[in-house]
Amino acid sequence: MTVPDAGPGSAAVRILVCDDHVVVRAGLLALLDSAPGIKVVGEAGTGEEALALAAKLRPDVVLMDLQLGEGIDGVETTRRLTAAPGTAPHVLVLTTYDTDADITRAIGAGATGYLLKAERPEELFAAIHAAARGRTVLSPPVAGRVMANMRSPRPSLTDRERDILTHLSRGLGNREIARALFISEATVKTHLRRVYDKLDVDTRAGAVAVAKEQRLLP
Amino acid sequence: MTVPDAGPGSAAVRILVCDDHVVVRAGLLALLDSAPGIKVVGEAGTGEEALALAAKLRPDVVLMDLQLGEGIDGVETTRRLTAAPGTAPHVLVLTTYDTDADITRAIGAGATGYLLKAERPEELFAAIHAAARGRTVLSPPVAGRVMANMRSPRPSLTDRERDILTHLSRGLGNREIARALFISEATVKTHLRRVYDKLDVDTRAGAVAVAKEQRLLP
DNA sequence: GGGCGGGTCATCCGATCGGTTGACCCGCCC
DNA sequence: GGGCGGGTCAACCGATCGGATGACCCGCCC
Repeated sequence: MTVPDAGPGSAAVRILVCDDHVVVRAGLLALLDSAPGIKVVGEAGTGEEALALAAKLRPDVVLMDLQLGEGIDGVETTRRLTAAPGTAPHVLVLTTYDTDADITRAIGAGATGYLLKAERPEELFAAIHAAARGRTVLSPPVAGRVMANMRSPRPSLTDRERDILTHLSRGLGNREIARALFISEATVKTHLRRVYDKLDVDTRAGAVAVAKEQRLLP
Repeated sequence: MTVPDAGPGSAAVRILVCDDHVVVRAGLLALLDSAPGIKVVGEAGTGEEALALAAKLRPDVVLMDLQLGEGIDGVETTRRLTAAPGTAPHVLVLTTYDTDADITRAIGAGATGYLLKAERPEELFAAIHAAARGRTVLSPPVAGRVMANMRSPRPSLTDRERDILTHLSRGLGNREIARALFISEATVKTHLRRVYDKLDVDTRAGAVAVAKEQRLLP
Protein backbone atom coordinates (compact mmCIF):
# COMPACT_ATOMS: atom_id res chain seq x y z
CA MET A 1 0.00 0.00 0.00
CA THR A 2 1.11 3.57 -0.49
CA VAL A 3 1.59 5.91 2.40
CA PRO A 4 0.79 9.49 1.36
CA ASP A 5 3.34 11.32 3.48
CA ALA A 6 6.10 8.75 3.45
CA GLY A 7 9.23 9.05 1.38
CA PRO A 8 10.79 6.20 -0.58
CA GLY A 9 11.93 3.17 1.37
CA SER A 10 10.76 2.56 4.95
CA ALA A 11 8.28 5.09 6.32
CA ALA A 12 9.41 7.64 8.90
CA VAL A 13 8.44 7.16 12.53
CA ARG A 14 5.41 9.34 13.18
CA ILE A 15 5.66 11.29 16.45
CA LEU A 16 3.24 13.14 18.67
CA VAL A 17 4.93 15.52 21.12
CA CYS A 18 3.21 16.24 24.43
CA ASP A 19 4.73 18.85 26.75
CA ASP A 20 3.16 21.78 28.53
CA HIS A 21 6.15 24.05 27.97
CA VAL A 22 5.61 25.70 24.62
CA VAL A 23 9.25 26.66 24.28
CA VAL A 24 10.40 23.12 24.94
CA ARG A 25 7.77 21.77 22.59
CA ALA A 26 8.69 24.13 19.78
CA GLY A 27 12.34 23.44 20.43
CA LEU A 28 11.82 19.70 20.27
CA LEU A 29 9.91 20.14 17.05
CA ALA A 30 12.79 21.97 15.47
CA LEU A 31 15.23 19.42 16.81
CA LEU A 32 13.30 16.39 15.65
CA ASP A 33 12.73 17.89 12.22
CA SER A 34 16.46 17.58 11.64
CA ALA A 35 16.47 13.92 12.64
CA PRO A 36 16.41 11.31 9.89
CA GLY A 37 13.46 8.92 9.76
CA ILE A 38 11.44 10.91 12.28
CA LYS A 39 8.40 12.98 11.48
CA VAL A 40 6.49 15.01 14.03
CA VAL A 41 2.82 14.79 13.08
CA GLY A 42 1.37 16.72 15.98
CA GLU A 43 1.98 18.49 19.26
CA ALA A 44 -0.09 18.73 22.42
CA GLY A 45 0.16 20.96 25.47
CA THR A 46 -2.19 18.96 27.70
CA GLY A 47 -3.08 15.33 28.31
CA GLU A 48 -6.55 15.81 26.89
CA GLU A 49 -5.12 17.27 23.72
CA ALA A 50 -2.70 14.37 23.42
CA LEU A 51 -5.52 11.83 23.71
CA ALA A 52 -7.60 13.57 21.08
CA LEU A 53 -4.72 14.02 18.67
CA ALA A 54 -3.48 10.47 19.14
CA ALA A 55 -6.90 9.11 18.25
CA LYS A 56 -6.98 11.23 15.13
CA LEU A 57 -3.37 11.08 13.98
CA ARG A 58 -2.47 7.52 15.02
CA PRO A 59 1.20 8.28 15.74
CA ASP A 60 3.73 5.48 16.17
CA VAL A 61 5.26 7.07 19.25
CA VAL A 62 4.08 9.67 21.73
CA LEU A 63 6.82 11.72 23.40
CA MET A 64 5.32 12.42 26.81
CA ASP A 65 6.29 14.75 29.62
CA LEU A 66 4.96 13.66 33.00
CA GLN A 67 4.31 17.15 34.32
CA LEU A 68 1.55 18.76 32.29
CA GLY A 69 0.29 21.60 34.44
CA GLU A 70 -3.49 21.76 34.19
CA GLY A 71 -5.70 18.75 33.55
CA ILE A 72 -4.73 15.08 33.66
CA ASP A 73 -1.06 14.37 34.17
CA GLY A 74 1.34 12.47 31.96
CA VAL A 75 0.94 9.19 33.81
CA GLU A 76 -2.81 9.15 33.42
CA THR A 77 -2.48 10.21 29.78
CA THR A 78 -0.03 7.38 29.22
CA ARG A 79 -2.41 4.91 30.82
CA ARG A 80 -5.28 5.95 28.58
CA LEU A 81 -3.11 6.02 25.47
CA THR A 82 -1.73 2.54 25.96
CA ALA A 83 -5.09 1.16 27.07
CA ALA A 84 -6.70 2.30 23.84
CA PRO A 85 -8.15 -0.57 21.81
CA GLY A 86 -6.56 -1.41 18.48
CA THR A 87 -3.35 0.30 17.51
CA ALA A 88 -2.22 2.01 20.69
CA PRO A 89 0.90 4.16 20.25
CA HIS A 90 4.11 3.48 22.12
CA VAL A 91 4.65 6.08 24.83
CA LEU A 92 8.19 7.32 25.39
CA VAL A 93 8.40 9.38 28.56
CA LEU A 94 10.69 12.41 28.27
CA THR A 95 10.90 14.27 31.53
CA THR A 96 13.13 16.07 34.00
CA TYR A 97 12.73 13.94 37.09
CA ASP A 98 14.00 10.47 37.80
CA THR A 99 12.42 9.72 41.17
CA ASP A 100 11.37 6.18 41.94
CA ALA A 101 7.75 7.18 42.21
CA ASP A 102 7.67 8.80 38.78
CA ILE A 103 9.48 5.95 37.07
CA THR A 104 7.37 3.29 38.70
CA ARG A 105 4.10 5.01 37.93
CA ALA A 106 5.07 5.71 34.33
CA ILE A 107 6.11 2.13 33.65
CA GLY A 108 3.04 0.91 35.48
CA ALA A 109 0.94 3.06 33.20
CA GLY A 110 2.39 1.34 30.16
CA ALA A 111 5.26 3.56 29.05
CA THR A 112 7.63 1.87 26.61
CA GLY A 113 10.63 3.93 27.66
CA TYR A 114 11.78 6.60 30.10
CA LEU A 115 14.25 9.27 29.02
CA LEU A 116 15.57 12.31 30.83
CA LYS A 117 15.66 15.70 29.19
CA ALA A 118 19.35 15.78 29.99
CA GLU A 119 19.83 12.97 27.46
CA ARG A 120 21.89 13.61 24.35
CA PRO A 121 19.87 14.28 21.17
CA GLU A 122 21.33 11.25 19.39
CA GLU A 123 20.14 9.08 22.26
CA LEU A 124 16.73 10.60 21.95
CA PHE A 125 16.59 9.85 18.23
CA ALA A 126 17.74 6.29 18.81
CA ALA A 127 15.24 5.86 21.61
CA ILE A 128 12.41 7.03 19.40
CA HIS A 129 13.27 4.49 16.73
CA ALA A 130 13.58 1.81 19.39
CA ALA A 131 10.27 2.77 20.96
CA ALA A 132 8.60 2.62 17.55
CA ARG A 133 9.58 -1.04 17.40
CA GLY A 134 8.27 -1.58 20.90
CA ARG A 135 11.67 -1.85 22.49
CA THR A 136 12.23 -0.50 25.99
CA VAL A 137 14.76 2.32 26.42
CA LEU A 138 15.82 3.81 29.72
CA SER A 139 18.24 6.63 30.45
CA PRO A 140 21.23 5.36 32.45
CA PRO A 141 20.19 7.01 35.75
CA VAL A 142 16.70 5.62 35.30
CA ALA A 143 17.97 2.14 34.52
CA GLY A 144 20.15 2.39 37.61
CA ARG A 145 17.20 3.20 39.79
CA VAL A 146 15.15 0.40 38.33
CA MET A 147 17.93 -2.05 39.06
CA ALA A 148 18.40 -0.74 42.59
CA ASN A 149 14.70 -1.20 43.15
CA MET A 150 14.85 -4.75 41.91
CA ARG A 151 17.66 -5.55 44.29
CA SER A 152 16.19 -3.88 47.37
CA PRO A 153 12.50 -3.25 46.71
CA ARG A 154 11.32 -0.06 48.38
CA PRO A 155 8.13 -0.71 50.29
CA SER A 156 5.49 1.32 48.53
CA LEU A 157 2.82 3.20 50.42
CA THR A 158 -0.73 1.90 50.41
CA ASP A 159 -3.55 4.17 49.26
CA ARG A 160 -4.61 4.75 52.83
CA GLU A 161 -1.12 5.59 53.92
CA ARG A 162 -0.91 8.10 51.11
CA ASP A 163 -4.15 9.63 52.35
CA ILE A 164 -2.65 10.03 55.79
CA LEU A 165 0.54 11.46 54.38
CA THR A 166 -1.37 13.92 52.23
CA HIS A 167 -3.20 15.34 55.21
CA LEU A 168 -0.04 15.27 57.27
CA SER A 169 1.72 17.40 54.70
CA ARG A 170 -1.07 19.95 55.05
CA GLY A 171 0.14 20.36 58.60
CA LEU A 172 -2.84 18.68 60.22
CA GLY A 173 -2.62 16.99 63.63
CA ASN A 174 -3.62 13.39 64.23
CA ARG A 175 -7.04 14.36 65.51
CA GLU A 176 -7.74 16.49 62.46
CA ILE A 177 -6.56 13.80 60.10
CA ALA A 178 -8.79 11.32 61.90
CA ARG A 179 -11.80 13.57 61.52
CA ALA A 180 -11.03 14.30 57.88
CA LEU A 181 -10.85 10.59 57.03
CA PHE A 182 -13.65 9.48 59.36
CA ILE A 183 -11.44 7.12 61.34
CA SER A 184 -10.16 7.08 64.91
CA GLU A 185 -7.04 8.82 66.07
CA ALA A 186 -5.57 5.46 66.99
CA THR A 187 -5.85 4.34 63.39
CA VAL A 188 -4.10 7.45 62.19
CA LYS A 189 -1.24 6.71 64.53
CA THR A 190 -1.03 3.15 63.30
CA HIS A 191 -0.82 4.28 59.68
CA LEU A 192 1.68 6.97 60.54
CA ARG A 193 3.90 4.45 62.26
CA ARG A 194 3.95 2.32 59.13
CA VAL A 195 4.60 5.37 56.96
CA TYR A 196 7.55 6.29 59.17
CA ASP A 197 8.92 2.77 58.81
CA LYS A 198 8.52 2.72 55.04
CA LEU A 199 10.03 6.15 54.51
CA ASP A 200 12.76 5.46 57.04
CA VAL A 201 12.04 8.51 59.18
CA ASP A 202 10.78 8.98 62.71
CA THR A 203 9.10 12.36 62.74
CA ARG A 204 6.24 13.90 60.84
CA ALA A 205 8.48 16.66 59.54
CA GLY A 206 10.85 14.08 58.14
CA ALA A 207 8.00 12.20 56.53
CA VAL A 208 6.76 15.34 54.78
CA ALA A 209 10.29 16.12 53.61
CA VAL A 210 10.75 12.67 52.10
CA ALA A 211 7.29 12.73 50.58
CA LYS A 212 7.97 16.04 48.84
CA GLU A 213 11.48 15.01 47.86
CA GLN A 214 10.35 11.73 46.33
CA ARG A 215 7.29 13.32 44.81
CA LEU A 216 5.04 10.78 46.49
CA LEU A 217 2.14 13.21 46.69
CA PRO A 218 0.17 14.97 43.92
CA MET B 1 33.13 49.77 12.15
CA THR B 2 32.41 46.44 10.56
CA VAL B 3 31.15 43.51 12.51
CA PRO B 4 32.49 40.26 11.08
CA ASP B 5 29.54 37.99 11.67
CA ALA B 6 26.76 40.50 11.30
CA GLY B 7 24.58 40.86 8.25
CA PRO B 8 23.66 44.16 6.66
CA GLY B 9 21.84 46.63 8.87
CA SER B 10 21.77 46.20 12.65
CA ALA B 11 23.76 43.30 14.07
CA ALA B 12 21.97 40.24 15.37
CA VAL B 13 21.58 39.78 19.13
CA ARG B 14 24.29 37.40 20.27
CA ILE B 15 22.96 34.73 22.65
CA LEU B 16 24.53 32.29 25.08
CA VAL B 17 22.20 29.46 26.11
CA CYS B 18 22.64 27.90 29.55
CA ASP B 19 20.52 24.88 30.47
CA ASP B 20 21.50 21.53 31.95
CA HIS B 21 18.99 19.61 29.82
CA VAL B 22 20.76 18.78 26.58
CA VAL B 23 17.55 18.08 24.75
CA VAL B 24 16.07 21.40 25.77
CA ARG B 25 19.29 23.16 24.93
CA ALA B 26 19.54 21.59 21.50
CA GLY B 27 15.86 22.27 20.95
CA LEU B 28 16.25 25.92 21.89
CA LEU B 29 19.20 26.17 19.56
CA ALA B 30 17.13 24.91 16.66
CA LEU B 31 14.27 27.17 17.62
CA LEU B 32 16.36 30.31 17.99
CA ASP B 33 18.17 29.65 14.73
CA SER B 34 14.89 30.25 12.96
CA ALA B 35 14.35 33.55 14.73
CA PRO B 36 15.25 36.76 12.89
CA GLY B 37 17.95 38.95 14.38
CA ILE B 38 19.05 36.34 16.92
CA LYS B 39 22.26 34.40 16.80
CA VAL B 40 23.24 31.72 19.28
CA VAL B 41 26.98 32.01 19.78
CA GLY B 42 27.39 29.39 22.47
CA GLU B 43 25.75 26.90 24.79
CA ALA B 44 26.55 25.84 28.32
CA GLY B 45 25.35 22.95 30.46
CA THR B 46 26.65 24.26 33.78
CA GLY B 47 27.09 27.58 35.51
CA GLU B 48 30.86 27.31 35.36
CA GLU B 49 30.73 26.71 31.63
CA ALA B 50 28.45 29.71 31.20
CA LEU B 51 30.86 31.98 33.08
CA ALA B 52 33.82 30.84 31.03
CA LEU B 53 32.00 31.11 27.72
CA ALA B 54 30.50 34.48 28.56
CA ALA B 55 33.96 35.86 29.30
CA LYS B 56 35.25 34.56 26.00
CA LEU B 57 32.29 35.15 23.70
CA ARG B 58 30.89 38.36 25.18
CA PRO B 59 27.26 37.63 24.32
CA ASP B 60 24.61 40.34 24.47
CA VAL B 61 22.17 38.13 26.34
CA VAL B 62 22.49 34.96 28.39
CA LEU B 63 19.44 32.69 28.43
CA MET B 64 19.65 31.14 31.86
CA ASP B 65 17.85 28.24 33.49
CA LEU B 66 17.83 28.45 37.29
CA GLN B 67 18.13 24.71 37.87
CA LEU B 68 21.49 23.52 36.65
CA GLY B 69 22.04 20.19 38.36
CA GLU B 70 25.68 19.92 39.45
CA GLY B 71 27.83 22.91 40.37
CA ILE B 72 26.71 26.46 41.02
CA ASP B 73 23.07 27.22 40.34
CA GLY B 74 21.53 29.68 37.94
CA VAL B 75 21.09 32.40 40.54
CA GLU B 76 24.74 32.38 41.52
CA THR B 77 25.77 32.24 37.87
CA THR B 78 23.55 35.22 37.17
CA ARG B 79 25.09 37.12 40.05
CA ARG B 80 28.61 36.53 38.80
CA LEU B 81 27.71 37.30 35.21
CA THR B 82 26.08 40.62 36.00
CA ALA B 83 28.75 41.54 38.53
CA ALA B 84 31.46 41.16 35.90
CA PRO B 85 33.38 44.36 35.28
CA GLY B 86 33.06 46.01 31.88
CA THR B 87 30.49 44.74 29.46
CA ALA B 88 28.39 42.36 31.51
CA PRO B 89 25.73 40.54 29.49
CA HIS B 90 22.04 40.88 30.21
CA VAL B 91 20.69 37.73 31.82
CA LEU B 92 17.25 36.55 30.78
CA VAL B 93 16.02 33.80 33.07
CA LEU B 94 14.12 31.05 31.25
CA THR B 95 12.85 28.48 33.68
CA THR B 96 9.97 26.24 34.68
CA TYR B 97 9.16 27.52 38.13
CA ASP B 98 7.54 30.76 39.15
CA THR B 99 7.77 30.62 42.93
CA ASP B 100 8.29 33.83 44.85
CA ALA B 101 11.63 32.65 46.14
CA ASP B 102 13.02 31.89 42.68
CA ILE B 103 11.79 35.14 41.19
CA THR B 104 13.05 37.23 44.06
CA ARG B 105 16.46 35.60 44.12
CA ALA B 106 16.89 35.85 40.35
CA ILE B 107 16.00 39.52 40.22
CA GLY B 108 18.14 40.13 43.27
CA ALA B 109 21.03 38.49 41.42
CA GLY B 110 20.67 40.97 38.59
CA ALA B 111 18.50 39.20 36.02
CA THR B 112 17.08 41.52 33.37
CA GLY B 113 13.99 39.40 32.74
CA TYR B 114 12.19 36.27 33.91
CA LEU B 115 10.39 34.07 31.40
CA LEU B 116 8.64 30.74 31.84
CA LYS B 117 9.30 27.85 29.50
CA ALA B 118 5.57 27.72 28.90
CA GLU B 119 5.89 31.08 27.12
CA ARG B 120 5.12 31.30 23.41
CA PRO B 121 8.17 31.34 21.11
CA GLU B 122 7.30 34.77 19.71
CA GLU B 123 7.28 36.12 23.25
CA LEU B 124 10.66 34.56 23.84
CA PHE B 125 12.06 36.18 20.71
CA ALA B 126 10.61 39.53 21.67
CA ALA B 127 11.94 39.17 25.20
CA ILE B 128 15.43 38.44 23.93
CA HIS B 129 15.46 41.58 21.82
CA ALA B 130 14.10 43.56 24.75
CA ALA B 131 16.68 42.10 27.13
CA ALA B 132 19.45 43.01 24.68
CA ARG B 133 18.40 46.62 25.05
CA GLY B 134 18.34 46.26 28.82
CA ARG B 135 14.59 46.29 29.09
CA THR B 136 12.90 44.16 31.75
CA VAL B 137 10.52 41.46 30.54
CA LEU B 138 8.42 39.26 32.80
CA SER B 139 6.02 36.45 31.90
CA PRO B 140 2.47 37.33 32.93
CA PRO B 141 2.34 34.88 35.87
CA VAL B 142 5.69 36.19 37.07
CA ALA B 143 4.60 39.81 36.74
CA GLY B 144 1.50 38.90 38.68
CA ARG B 145 3.50 37.48 41.52
CA VAL B 146 5.80 40.45 41.59
CA MET B 147 2.80 42.77 41.81
CA ALA B 148 1.18 40.67 44.53
CA ASN B 149 4.40 40.83 46.47
CA MET B 150 4.53 44.58 46.14
CA ARG B 151 1.01 44.90 47.47
CA SER B 152 1.38 42.49 50.38
CA PRO B 153 5.08 41.86 50.96
CA ARG B 154 5.76 38.33 52.13
CA PRO B 155 7.98 38.36 55.17
CA SER B 156 11.20 36.70 54.12
CA LEU B 157 13.04 34.31 56.39
CA THR B 158 16.25 35.42 58.03
CA ASP B 159 19.41 33.37 57.55
CA ARG B 160 19.08 31.90 61.00
CA GLU B 161 15.47 30.97 60.45
CA ARG B 162 16.47 29.24 57.24
CA ASP B 163 19.07 27.29 59.22
CA ILE B 164 16.42 26.14 61.63
CA LEU B 165 14.07 25.23 58.80
CA THR B 166 16.78 23.29 57.02
CA HIS B 167 17.42 21.11 60.03
CA LEU B 168 13.71 20.82 60.69
CA SER B 169 13.17 19.45 57.22
CA ARG B 170 15.73 16.77 57.98
CA GLY B 171 13.28 15.58 60.58
CA LEU B 172 15.31 16.69 63.58
CA GLY B 173 13.75 17.51 66.96
CA ASN B 174 14.27 20.82 68.73
CA ARG B 175 16.98 19.40 70.95
CA GLU B 176 18.89 18.04 67.98
CA ILE B 177 18.55 21.28 66.06
CA ALA B 178 19.82 23.15 69.11
CA ARG B 179 22.85 20.91 69.37
CA ALA B 180 23.57 21.13 65.65
CA LEU B 181 23.53 24.93 65.72
CA PHE B 182 25.17 25.31 69.15
CA ILE B 183 22.27 27.23 70.63
CA SER B 184 19.73 26.48 73.33
CA GLU B 185 16.49 24.65 72.76
CA ALA B 186 14.61 27.75 73.84
CA THR B 187 16.18 29.70 71.00
CA VAL B 188 15.19 27.04 68.52
CA LYS B 189 11.61 27.32 69.69
CA THR B 190 11.70 31.08 69.37
CA HIS B 191 12.95 30.87 65.80
CA LEU B 192 10.45 28.17 64.96
CA ARG B 193 7.63 30.30 66.24
CA ARG B 194 8.66 33.11 63.94
CA VAL B 195 9.04 30.71 61.03
CA TYR B 196 5.52 29.43 61.65
CA ASP B 197 4.21 32.97 61.65
CA LYS B 198 6.02 33.92 58.46
CA LEU B 199 4.99 30.78 56.59
CA ASP B 200 1.46 30.96 57.97
CA VAL B 201 1.49 27.47 59.45
CA ASP B 202 1.30 26.13 62.98
CA THR B 203 3.03 22.77 62.85
CA ARG B 204 6.47 21.60 61.83
CA ALA B 205 5.03 19.33 59.19
CA GLY B 206 3.24 22.27 57.65
CA ALA B 207 6.40 24.34 57.73
CA VAL B 208 8.36 21.65 55.90
CA ALA B 209 5.58 21.33 53.33
CA VAL B 210 5.55 25.07 52.61
CA ALA B 211 9.33 25.21 52.55
CA LYS B 212 9.51 22.45 49.94
CA GLU B 213 6.58 23.84 48.01
CA GLN B 214 8.02 27.33 47.85
CA ARG B 215 11.51 26.04 47.24
CA LEU B 216 12.83 28.00 50.19
CA LEU B 217 15.60 25.49 50.87
CA PRO B 218 18.57 24.43 48.70
C1' DG C 1 21.18 58.26 72.02
C1' DG C 2 17.22 56.08 71.06
C1' DG C 3 14.78 52.93 68.14
C1' DC C 4 14.77 48.65 65.69
C1' DG C 5 15.72 44.17 63.64
C1' DG C 6 17.96 40.06 64.58
C1' DG C 7 19.65 36.65 67.67
C1' DT C 8 19.80 34.64 72.12
C1' DC C 9 17.75 32.56 76.46
C1' DA C 10 14.35 31.20 80.43
C1' DT C 11 10.12 29.36 82.52
C1' DC C 12 5.72 27.37 82.73
C1' DC C 13 1.94 24.50 81.11
C1' DG C 14 -1.32 22.01 78.42
C1' DA C 15 -1.70 19.54 74.20
C1' DT C 16 0.13 16.52 71.11
C1' DC C 17 3.06 13.13 69.43
C1' DG C 18 5.84 8.75 69.25
C1' DG C 19 6.35 3.93 70.90
C1' DT C 20 4.46 -0.25 72.22
C1' DT C 21 1.44 -4.03 72.51
C1' DG C 22 -2.42 -6.38 71.36
C1' DA C 23 -6.65 -7.04 69.01
C1' DC C 24 -10.60 -7.58 65.35
C1' DC C 25 -12.35 -7.63 60.67
C1' DC C 26 -12.41 -8.25 55.77
C1' DG C 27 -11.13 -9.76 51.09
C1' DC C 28 -8.15 -12.53 48.55
C1' DC C 29 -5.46 -16.37 47.16
C1' DC C 30 -3.52 -20.80 47.42
C1' DG D 1 -9.80 -23.19 55.49
C1' DG D 2 -5.83 -21.16 56.76
C1' DG D 3 -2.66 -17.56 55.82
C1' DC D 4 -1.86 -12.86 54.65
C1' DG D 5 -2.07 -7.98 53.51
C1' DG D 6 -4.65 -4.09 54.48
C1' DG D 7 -7.50 -1.39 57.45
C1' DT D 8 -9.44 -0.46 61.86
C1' DC D 9 -9.29 0.40 67.01
C1' DA D 10 -7.76 0.57 72.23
C1' DA D 11 -5.02 1.87 76.25
C1' DC D 12 -0.94 3.45 78.26
C1' DC D 13 3.18 6.38 79.03
C1' DG D 14 7.10 9.25 78.47
C1' DA D 15 8.95 12.64 75.42
C1' DT D 16 8.24 16.45 72.72
C1' DC D 17 5.98 20.25 70.91
C1' DG D 18 3.24 24.64 70.78
C1' DG D 19 1.86 28.93 73.12
C1' DA D 20 2.60 32.74 75.94
C1' DT D 21 5.51 36.01 78.16
C1' DG D 22 9.42 38.48 79.30
C1' DA D 23 14.12 39.45 78.99
C1' DC D 24 19.10 40.64 77.37
C1' DC D 25 22.54 41.76 73.89
C1' DC D 26 24.39 43.56 69.67
C1' DG D 27 24.87 46.19 65.35
C1' DC D 28 22.91 49.58 62.58
C1' DC D 29 20.77 53.79 61.26
C1' DC D 30 18.60 58.10 61.83
